[in-house]
Amino acid sequence: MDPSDWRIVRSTPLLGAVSQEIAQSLVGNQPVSVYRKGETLFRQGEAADAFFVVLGGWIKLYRVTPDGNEAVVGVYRRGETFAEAAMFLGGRYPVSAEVVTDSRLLRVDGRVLRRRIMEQPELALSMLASASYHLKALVEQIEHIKLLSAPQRLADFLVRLASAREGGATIEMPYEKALIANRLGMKPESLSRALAKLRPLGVSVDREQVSIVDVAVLVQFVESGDRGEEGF
Amino acid sequence: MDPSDWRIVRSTPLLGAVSQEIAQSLVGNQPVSVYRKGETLFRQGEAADAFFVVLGGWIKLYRVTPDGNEAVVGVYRRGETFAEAAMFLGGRYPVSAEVVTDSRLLRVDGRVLRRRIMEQPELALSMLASASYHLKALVEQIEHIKLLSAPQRLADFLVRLASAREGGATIEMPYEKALIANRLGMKPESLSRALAKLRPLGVSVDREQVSIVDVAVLVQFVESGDRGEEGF
DNA sequence: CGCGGCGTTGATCTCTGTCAATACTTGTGG
DNA sequence: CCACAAGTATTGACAGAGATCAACGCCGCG
Repeated sequence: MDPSDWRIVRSTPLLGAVSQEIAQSLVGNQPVSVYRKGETLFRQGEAADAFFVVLGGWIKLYRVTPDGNEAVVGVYRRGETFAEAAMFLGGRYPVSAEVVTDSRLLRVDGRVLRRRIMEQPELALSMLASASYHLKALVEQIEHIKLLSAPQRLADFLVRLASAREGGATIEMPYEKALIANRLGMKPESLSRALAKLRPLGVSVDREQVSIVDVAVLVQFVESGDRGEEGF
Repeated sequence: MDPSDWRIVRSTPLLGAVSQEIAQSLVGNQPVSVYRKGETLFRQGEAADAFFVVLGGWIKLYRVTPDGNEAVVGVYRRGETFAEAAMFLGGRYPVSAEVVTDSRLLRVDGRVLRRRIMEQPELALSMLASASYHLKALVEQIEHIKLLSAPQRLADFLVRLASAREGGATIEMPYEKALIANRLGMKPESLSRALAKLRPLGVSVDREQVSIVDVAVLVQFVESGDRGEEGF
């Protein structure tokens, strides 16, 4: 783990809020693991004995139903942690995790973590903050699926990627369209059509590159209850 | 708080796993609060200074959009706790809470809780388990909205109420249909129709009473990908 | 060059939301 | 005790969003 990796670690809500020593003792001498696209980190129902810090790449968490369909419930990237809380729920992962682009991860052992929590209650507060963060993300996702149309969910997704609320932006689709579609609760075909519907709002696509004339227009589109009939 | 209330408190994942003294110190001398249907406990964005234990009645947690629509993200009942984790995320509730039937609650102060966590790491582990539990519930909800049809979601809801996986059951709709519908991500009209579609599968409704001939049939219906065209 | 994966586009169908009309339930006041 | 009003649930007709099925274009790769 080089200094820039360490900076990423310290930028996470979980490992950034605790003291240098605690963070060091949890991840300090862990080797960085490199995974290739398609690899499975763990499956739902397996014993949860570790959580992960993403140093680079993208990881998806998903659930599979008895008949084989899958629902993506989260996609994580550099600077995020996942599966921290799973270790406390009967010790089983409630979801499966798969690497969707070549990735670099830190794997943090659960037993060490538990021991540290008993010794250092401040770490528990960080863990709780982290769990709250995930809780909030899930709540927002439910809100979006229930109340927003497919084009609105896509617009919201783009706004978040642009990490700005106004002005122009050019962003790159971070992973496959099929995965974005699932993450947003729609089919790939619907994603294409949603993208087409955003064109009148100043969104143009060329391969992976998406240009947005004015992000504020998209923000407005997401927040207005209407379905954008006056935009062209 | 009488002995039966205390039994409920000790049946929660959060306060049941810690020592008698810790539980006692958190909720022991709290008065039981009584709320009437329609009262608001807190609104999203407010400072989160307490969490709640439900002794009786039903509470809904929901998000409201700028244009006034609401999405219910959870409904809690006797023996459940809610909003425990909110106090650790910038100290703001990410949702609003409203009493949907007359209820009896315990309100646990956040400052006391934080102090106890620092003193008693085992409490921290219980908090984390509790947060994990909520996390899992939300993940399942997302899975259901994304992958199941309205009748399937209703069937799943009924199965959970019946708290059995096979045999017959008679259950009572716990709160208004409109709330059930929102909770399941549909409109009240769709709920009526979903109920009608379950009739061939052995579900009959009379007022609040729902009778199920064989719960296993509903379980099967939820788990099969198909939309139930062979059920009568 | 041909193949395979991925994305787009088109035609069609199904489900759910919307709007409106109609019971049913409950509470109120004459 | 009954008439009436208000809130709640059901039913019907219709429209729209998104899924499905199928065809095609694009691009990278052997």
